[in-house]
Amino acid sequence: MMTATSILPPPPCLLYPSQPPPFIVLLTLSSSRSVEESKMMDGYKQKLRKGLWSPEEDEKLLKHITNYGHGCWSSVPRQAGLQRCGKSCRLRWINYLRPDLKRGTFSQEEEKLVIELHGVLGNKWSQIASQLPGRTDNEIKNLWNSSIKKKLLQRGIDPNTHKSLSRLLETHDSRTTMPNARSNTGNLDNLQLSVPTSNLSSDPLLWFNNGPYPSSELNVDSEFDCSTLASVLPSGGGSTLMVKQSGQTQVSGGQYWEGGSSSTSGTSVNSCLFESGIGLFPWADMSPEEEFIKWSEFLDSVEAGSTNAEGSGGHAKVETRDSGSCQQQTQFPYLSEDIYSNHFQTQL
DNA sequence: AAATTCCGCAACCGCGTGCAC
DNA sequence: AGTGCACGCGGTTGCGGAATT
Repeated sequence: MMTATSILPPPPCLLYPSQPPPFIVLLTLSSSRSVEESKMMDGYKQKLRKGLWSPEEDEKLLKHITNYGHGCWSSVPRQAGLQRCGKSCRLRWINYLRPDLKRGTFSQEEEKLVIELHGVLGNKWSQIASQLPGRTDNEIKNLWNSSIKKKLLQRGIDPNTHKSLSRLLETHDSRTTMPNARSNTGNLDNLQLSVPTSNLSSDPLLWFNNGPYPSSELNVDSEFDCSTLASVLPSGGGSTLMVKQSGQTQVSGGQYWEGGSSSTSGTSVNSCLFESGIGLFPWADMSPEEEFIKWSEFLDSVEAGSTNAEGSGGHAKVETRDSGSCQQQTQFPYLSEDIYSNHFQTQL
């Protein structure tokens, strides 16, 4: 006789605690029911279990559905001899007992797909799950809330909109002007600094999050417009920031960021400027460089396959100039939600 | 080693939708 | 058209192990 536990992967210890908590709910039926109706129920008062499922319950449910299918979920618990509500049985089947479930940790590819699909579909977990065989909406939702969300935030990406946050600075003063997340136009005209630029470190790397950074200085997100960066850079002393945007070199010397040309869709010109090149944003256990390589492989492939030159993005690169020489450190396509949005809209 | 905090995950809850009557 | 029921979905909760203090 096949049991639930014999055909399933070893369950997390969470699932079957040594002392399953038999949280019993006393369901009192409405007094307006007729006696006949009441008799049709299994007793006038029915005890319904809640909480974690025991192996025995799993086995009963699995056996019942294997033999008869689930049919009407509300009748499943009675037919299967379970003291659960139909809803609970349905959930248990969908999220755990279904034989086609993959389980286990999500692969990089799966995570990537979830992010991309979320960018298109939003919190439509069931629709996202339908694109990932063997994964449930609950599983994906949990992954999103516990892991992916944080990773995106670390990278300065708003997990809700998939656009750059670029909220500028937090100061000690709660009166600080806090612009909302920048729209995806790269326009930071309305941003204002409430800290005198003279207070800023001459090292712009210290301004960005994932500290340690001087708390009195800027705490901004990874995506940050070059022009704004230039405008707030302390002048004089040591290196000078050179902003090269849309092919226009302005200054030379010091550190030098270059933004590739933007798409007509308004994708942020300077996305990723501070991601890969500087490497402040770790992704799981993988180094930013490693992660970026994988991430960019997908974007590259999409970009290459795109027949639409507009919106296909460009490249951003981080270079350092040292004593007149110009060394390119990194070159990478900037992250564009437009790319994968377009891609998946055509796929779906 | 004990206490506390953090975090992942399974399960519950409430709401919206579709359908039958 | 109104009502009730079943189902499915997304948000939230709470448990328990892991990590930290």
